[in-house]
Amino acid sequence: MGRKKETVTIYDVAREAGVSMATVSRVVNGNPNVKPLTRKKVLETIRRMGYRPNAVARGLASKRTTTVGVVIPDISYAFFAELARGIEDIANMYHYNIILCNSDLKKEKELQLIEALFEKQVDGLLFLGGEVTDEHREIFSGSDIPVVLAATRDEKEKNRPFVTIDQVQAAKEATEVLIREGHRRIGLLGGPLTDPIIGYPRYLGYREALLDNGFTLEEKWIRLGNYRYDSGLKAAKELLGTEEGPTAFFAVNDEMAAGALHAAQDLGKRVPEEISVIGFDNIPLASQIRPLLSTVAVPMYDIGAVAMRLLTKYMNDEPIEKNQVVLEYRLELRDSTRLQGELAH
Amino acid sequence: MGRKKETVTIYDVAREAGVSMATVSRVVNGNPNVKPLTRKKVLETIRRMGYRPNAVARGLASKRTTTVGVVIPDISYAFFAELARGIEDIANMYHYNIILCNSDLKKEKELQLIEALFEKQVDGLLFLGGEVTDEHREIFSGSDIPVVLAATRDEKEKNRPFVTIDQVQAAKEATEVLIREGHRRIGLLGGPLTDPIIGYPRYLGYREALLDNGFTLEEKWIRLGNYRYDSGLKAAKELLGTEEGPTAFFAVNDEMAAGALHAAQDLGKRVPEEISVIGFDNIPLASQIRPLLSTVAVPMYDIGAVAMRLLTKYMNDEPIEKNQVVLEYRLELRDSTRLQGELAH
DNA sequence: CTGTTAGCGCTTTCAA
DNA sequence: TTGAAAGCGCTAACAG
Repeated sequence: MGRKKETVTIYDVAREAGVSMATVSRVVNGNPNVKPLTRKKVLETIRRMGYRPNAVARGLASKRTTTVGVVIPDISYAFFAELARGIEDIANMYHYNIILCNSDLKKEKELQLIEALFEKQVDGLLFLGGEVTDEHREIFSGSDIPVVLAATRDEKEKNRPFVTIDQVQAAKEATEVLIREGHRRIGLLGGPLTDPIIGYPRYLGYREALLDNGFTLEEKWIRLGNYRYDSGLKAAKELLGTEEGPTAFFAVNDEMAAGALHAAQDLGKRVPEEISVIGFDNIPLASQIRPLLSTVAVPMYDIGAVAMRLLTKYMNDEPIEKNQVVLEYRLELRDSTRLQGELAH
Repeated sequence: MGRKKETVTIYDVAREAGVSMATVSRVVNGNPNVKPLTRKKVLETIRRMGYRPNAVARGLASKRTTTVGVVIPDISYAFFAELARGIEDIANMYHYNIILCNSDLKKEKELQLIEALFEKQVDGLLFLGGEVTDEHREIFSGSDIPVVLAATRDEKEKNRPFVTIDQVQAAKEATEVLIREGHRRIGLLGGPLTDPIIGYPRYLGYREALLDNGFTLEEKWIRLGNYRYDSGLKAAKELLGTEEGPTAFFAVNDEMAAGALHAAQDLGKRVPEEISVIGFDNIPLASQIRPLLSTVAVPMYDIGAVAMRLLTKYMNDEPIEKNQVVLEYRLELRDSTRLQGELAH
């Protein structure tokens, strides 16, 4: 009593069943080269002895662990949680498990995590959001483990596989919705411009929309936040309180957009009659507030799923026709803009 | 070119540094019994050769993988995402990685996942939400791997470690808020009564509140949903449309509560003047809608963190003073009830 | 269809 | 403080 359970190994099963380890290994791995009767016998003693294959030993011998590493900024963000779900579903479908790591977008942590994942001999790595620096590239290229980027891309190493959407174009189109509505004073609720994944490209799209349509970029209508609801709320309140405040907001994500929407309401302005708001991502929150938030619908689940599927191809040496995929987005115009309906991209 | 990168092993390092494998192993593992000069020399050649320890081999030899399995219903639910964050943070702090698996609360999938995790030789397992059946117990007890439950408990096996809150009591108190406001017709937006973790206990709390306060349980004011916003919205609309509809709702989670709140608003009823709503969990959504949602604040992050910490104690054979912990919750009364302020439990 | 035999890369006594 | 050697449990040729 109290002592460790005896672990039964493939060798024990072999002895009991009166066959060799190799044969047991074959039936465990579904190798067809086993006489049905032998298979039956082995299966029976496996069941009887409660044998459970040791995946670590298998991993060492076969050099495949059937687990993939996933480095993600923060699983508690709806956006990434949904992405992770897409990843895990496909991983599961192909019999992989995922080791999930939150990086908080900190470079040092990312590097350390990637290193740890490589030590654990993951068969592949999915790297989400966060800038790919030379140090990342160095680790990536120092090993044969396939790496695919999801919801981001490497601006420098041009052939690194990725799955994402066209952030700039989407941001531009979202801003243009506001322009088409007749707004002339359009505020930006942005993220850090140092964020090459969200903050910067979506800012670029906003900028392009204004300039292409004959507007000038007004610093005073731009506020950079941290993607959270509160930062959108606060920034919008400030802007709305100024003399010549914006009459519409493009927020680079839905949380901040929701904050802006409520800021307007809290100040007694009606949305969308007086103030229009458009967000980005289409997380559940967008359809859980009133008025319903107009937004750019990003296929979050699909980004994760497609990226994972691509990774499986690398891991199994399947032919790869396209290793960089740009998924489509939609403009989902609900009730926080006067323009409404679903606009195909 | 194109051929596999040569993997450098501990043996290569030993040869190059002119020491034995054992010595290299010692410095890699921080064993103090190494002469400083030797350590320096080894470290140097490790760096020079780009040696990366193989955690799989280490795992096989040492029988510790420093990874723990996490079986969770659905990471895309805000509630579980937040819990997962708590888990991962603490895991990371103790140098463990987590293998994250979504079970969708399906028993068969749970069992298969647990089995796979055990095969992968995880050092411990965190099992979240979902009923613990005899089949679960059989797998759990068939191995020495420590298992702790989070956000749930085992009603039958009385000494299985867990970390959760008192669901029944919390639900009761939430319902009593509505009673104290003077409501006599209180609707329940519940989950499946077959869910022993959320649906059933929170229903029990609602029931107790009514009966203890001299009310009768009215079937017609009870609607069972699937925890999602839409199901709360739909159920509340139906109830509000009936002759003698409820004037207040207790929803067993915030998403459904938000749905109810909007249902009331969509029907032109004011919250909380005409209709009160109280939710459960305190996910971010609760403070991202108007009016702000009153709710039971569940320490989601802490449940995950404490459960993981408890698990580390098991994995490291630390003394355990308390292996079943019931965390405190708070009533966070915001603007969807007339009673307001933060009520300590 | 089945068995034999090397490892996989590392930890861990046990001696020295 | 260091080294030698025996595994950890399994896969993968190879031989038959």
